[in-house]
Amino acid sequence: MNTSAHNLTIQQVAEATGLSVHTLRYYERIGLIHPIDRAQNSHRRYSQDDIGWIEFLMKLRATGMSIQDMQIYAHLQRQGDCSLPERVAMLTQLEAEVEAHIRELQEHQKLLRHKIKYYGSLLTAPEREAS
Amino acid sequence: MNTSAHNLTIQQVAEATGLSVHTLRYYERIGLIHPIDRAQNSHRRYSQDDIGWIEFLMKLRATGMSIQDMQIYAHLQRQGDCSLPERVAMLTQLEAEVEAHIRELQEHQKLLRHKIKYYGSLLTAPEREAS
DNA sequence: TTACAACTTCGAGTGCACTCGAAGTCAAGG
DNA sequence: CCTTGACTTCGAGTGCACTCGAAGTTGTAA
Repeated sequence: MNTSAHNLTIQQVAEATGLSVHTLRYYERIGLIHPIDRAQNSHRRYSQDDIGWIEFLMKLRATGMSIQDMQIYAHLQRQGDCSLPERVAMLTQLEAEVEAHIRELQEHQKLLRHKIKYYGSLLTAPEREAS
Repeated sequence: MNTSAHNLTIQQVAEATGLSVHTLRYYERIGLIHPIDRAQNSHRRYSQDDIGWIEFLMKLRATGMSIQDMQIYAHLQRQGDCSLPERVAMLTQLEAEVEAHIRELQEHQKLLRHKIKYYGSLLTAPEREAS
């Protein structure tokens, strides 16, 4: 089973993922993405596996992981199975940070809702102001 | 009732809020904070109300609001009650974004937990690898 | 009186994560 | 043959949100 057919141009990957072609080349340059296979004309050809990896990277970014930590993670990934413990450690750490971040956002959301409600009440029954 | 006693130096506010003195002056410079009252020696003296406002600003930042939007909000606040509708609109918009962000984080958290569990299982019962 | 710390303004510098522009190659279409 | 357009590399530029350093003033303590 060949899960790595090389069929997509950088343009197509940009459209599929929402990253710009600039960002795709940038990610490769800094080692977030392994050197992508090339067609005879030296153009990049992305496999489905490549897309999967890029989408995973985007999720890491969206959780707030820094580019630097993603570089470390990508490097570990390339080491193969022997790096599993470190990767699990990184993901576990990240998961905890995401959990904390969610809780913080929920707190702030409460305040926003409270303020919206209060300000709203001032609008319908006017003439006063405080916090 | 005077809720605006002027008693805190910039240093004390920095310690109380966790912002740096640089950032406090920066926020004032760009209009996020109104011009703080001064002691005779021209040193800033922050009131409890000022602290309250700064803490609110920090919460807006933590939800992801940009400095630019915070400038707009601060400006509206200074207009007084007549700006309430706009402020409610901004807060409502922000609340929706926070809601969406929380959901996104929860999705990514699910994936992280899944990966951690799967990689963990590889560690105890070794020799295989996939997604 | 002299040292020191904390404050002041101002403009410049930093780090991050892109984002872009220049200059060149190459293949297909008219 | 010539144009068009998608690709290539490389280094430089951008925008955001701080962050810092220099140079000066002031108030207290030894």
